[in-house]
Amino acid sequence: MAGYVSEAVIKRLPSYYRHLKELEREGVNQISSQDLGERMRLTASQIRQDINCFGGFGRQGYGYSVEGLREHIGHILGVDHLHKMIILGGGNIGRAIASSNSFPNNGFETVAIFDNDPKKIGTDVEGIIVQDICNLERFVHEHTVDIALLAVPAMRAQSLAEELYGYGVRGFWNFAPLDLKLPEDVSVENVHLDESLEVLSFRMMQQLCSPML
Amino acid sequence: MAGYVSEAVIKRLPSYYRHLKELEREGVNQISSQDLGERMRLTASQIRQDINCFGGFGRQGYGYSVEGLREHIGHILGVDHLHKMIILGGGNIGRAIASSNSFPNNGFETVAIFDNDPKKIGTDVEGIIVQDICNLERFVHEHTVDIALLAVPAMRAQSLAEELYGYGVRGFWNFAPLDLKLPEDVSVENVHLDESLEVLSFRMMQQLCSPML
DNA sequence: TAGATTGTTAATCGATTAACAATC
DNA sequence: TAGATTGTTAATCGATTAACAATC
Repeated sequence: MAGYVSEAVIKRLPSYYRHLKELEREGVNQISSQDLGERMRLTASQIRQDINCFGGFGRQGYGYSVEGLREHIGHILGVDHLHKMIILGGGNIGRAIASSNSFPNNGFETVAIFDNDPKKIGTDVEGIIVQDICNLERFVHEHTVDIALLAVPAMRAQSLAEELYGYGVRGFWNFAPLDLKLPEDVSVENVHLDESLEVLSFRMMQQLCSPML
Repeated sequence: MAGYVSEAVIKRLPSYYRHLKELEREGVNQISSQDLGERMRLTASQIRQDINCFGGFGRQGYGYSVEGLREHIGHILGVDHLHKMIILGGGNIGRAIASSNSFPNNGFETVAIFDNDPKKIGTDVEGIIVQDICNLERFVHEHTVDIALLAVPAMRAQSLAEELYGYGVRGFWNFAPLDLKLPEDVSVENVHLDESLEVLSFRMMQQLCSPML
């Protein structure tokens, strides 16, 4: 359906989705690009351009149906699918995501956690028992695994990702501080917390240099 | 020193910093924009443009000193400063960051954790006792607090951020799934994990539609 | 119908890439 | 000096904004 969609648009889609969910919760049925733009701090023009990457969903003289657009963008994002996720690394990040209650409701389900540390193997994270990483190959072959969350040390992430690729996994949510080198047919999304914090630090330095302009 | 720096450049700075640290670890002393570009998957031209936002740090016919450039970018990012951070919310995300061992070595130190849940207050996270949020005002007045990590439910994040702003906090690392509305003189960096996962989901949908192009 | 607001084309703006003189 | 590579200007490309005809 959608042809080429720029990275800039893709990054904005989840924000559209979130704001539309909020509007729905507030009982708003209809919204114009103008009003949605004010809410999201985007121009009305940009909102219309973005939405029209995926086809005409508004009605002239009326605006957009909040529910309709939310459903539509949810479908584009694929959150109406159930994604089965395994977590590699039973450390704090892995546990934090596994026990987050916001993902299971949104199409993402953690089906297993793996670690190689005997201290962690066998422990319980919100009802999921951390397994020995030796079981990884068998598990992936016997179950559907859409996404692998990599929350292992940087040193291990590349080889582990390659191993998972060999087992057929094609979606990687990478929390390790490195750039994975994988074939073209995988989807990777990075969460580099260290880099995020460095950007914050940079912004704070800038504020110091240009106080109250 | 640096004039206007585009958001695109800012977002790349931590990646420069990481790659230069890696090169240093590998014992590389000097690198050209060409070679650094291949490593970072950027064009040599872009690398020279980026670096020259902050002044000439290379030497014609030679390239860049790895150590010198790493130090320089570290300084630009402000990671040679010590940033004192408090964590709001003693849940899994807060605990994961607090117990991460990669931040304390890089100029960021967690000095306190606050929660309003009696079950969490008094528990120990890597030597830091979770405090009652009632103590927040006093703590911030008695200590230096550069950054507040917001790992509380979305509903509480805005009012809590405003409260912290009132106490003088100007740096916010926001993990709550909403856009904070704060005065111009604050620095905010968002980590929206739910949005990151949605982007991954979108990319996976696209791969399905255009297999092996 | 008249008013409002979209979908879409054109204009602008900014970021990336290319080119090359300066210089180590 | 000759070769290499930067710093910087110019050209290209892409994304955002503006404008307006189509239409609900």
